[in-house]
Amino acid sequence: MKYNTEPELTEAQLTHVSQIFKALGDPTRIRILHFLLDQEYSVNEIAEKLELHQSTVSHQLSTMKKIRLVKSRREGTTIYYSHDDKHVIDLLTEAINHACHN
Amino acid sequence: MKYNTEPELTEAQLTHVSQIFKALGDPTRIRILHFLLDQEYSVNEIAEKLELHQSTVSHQLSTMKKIRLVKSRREGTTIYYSHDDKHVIDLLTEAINHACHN
DNA sequence: TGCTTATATGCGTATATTAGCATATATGAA
DNA sequence: TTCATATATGCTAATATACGCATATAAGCA
Repeated sequence: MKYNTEPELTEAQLTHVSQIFKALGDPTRIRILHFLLDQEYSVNEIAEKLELHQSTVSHQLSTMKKIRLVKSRREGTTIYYSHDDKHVIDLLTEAINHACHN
Repeated sequence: MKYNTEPELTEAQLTHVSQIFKALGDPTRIRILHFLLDQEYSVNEIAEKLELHQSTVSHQLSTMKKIRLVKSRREGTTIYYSHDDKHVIDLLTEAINHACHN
């Protein structure tokens, strides 16, 4: 029996890759990330524009920040979020583009 | 307030993209898809090589077949699976490559 | 200090997911 | 038909997830 000659996936790779895809596997998080494509927004701006509750947005941003998909910066009482992983953004836009001509 | 000028995501795109990423967001499915990168394998071959139960493999293949990530072909009592979405394979390999030099 | 605004977070609930066991189904051979 | 092999699937328990409410925290201002 002839087996796959691809290099085996290491535990670390497997964990990392599945973590990223899992994060992208939720419509709310996709909407948020997609909204942050070109510029940063505050939590409230995101919530208003995407018609989501503030706590929902905050929870999801927290989830994405843990795995460094987004980063934040404070300005007074306002916190601005932006994406923090260009490669993940590329994966997302590629998937969206592909979903377009289907 | 200046907003994102990206085209809005349609419901259909959002559903499709999140479905794909959700499917990729599980270590077991990633291992199976990665194993199927270059050639087809039977359910048992996958189970043996990846040290998974037959039913686990079958369940996950079924999940992936529903959304056309894999396809199957019968030969006697044996069913061979292979990947069925080149673009998803590209997304996966890109993610893995990126996870390598991290 | 007290008040307001912006954000974060603990908790509970509803729902989804994973995977294993047991069993059903399908094919082929005797 | 009976048996063996390969695969699929119904059911279940354990676990994870999403998200909303209520509340905590943090910063700025009067």
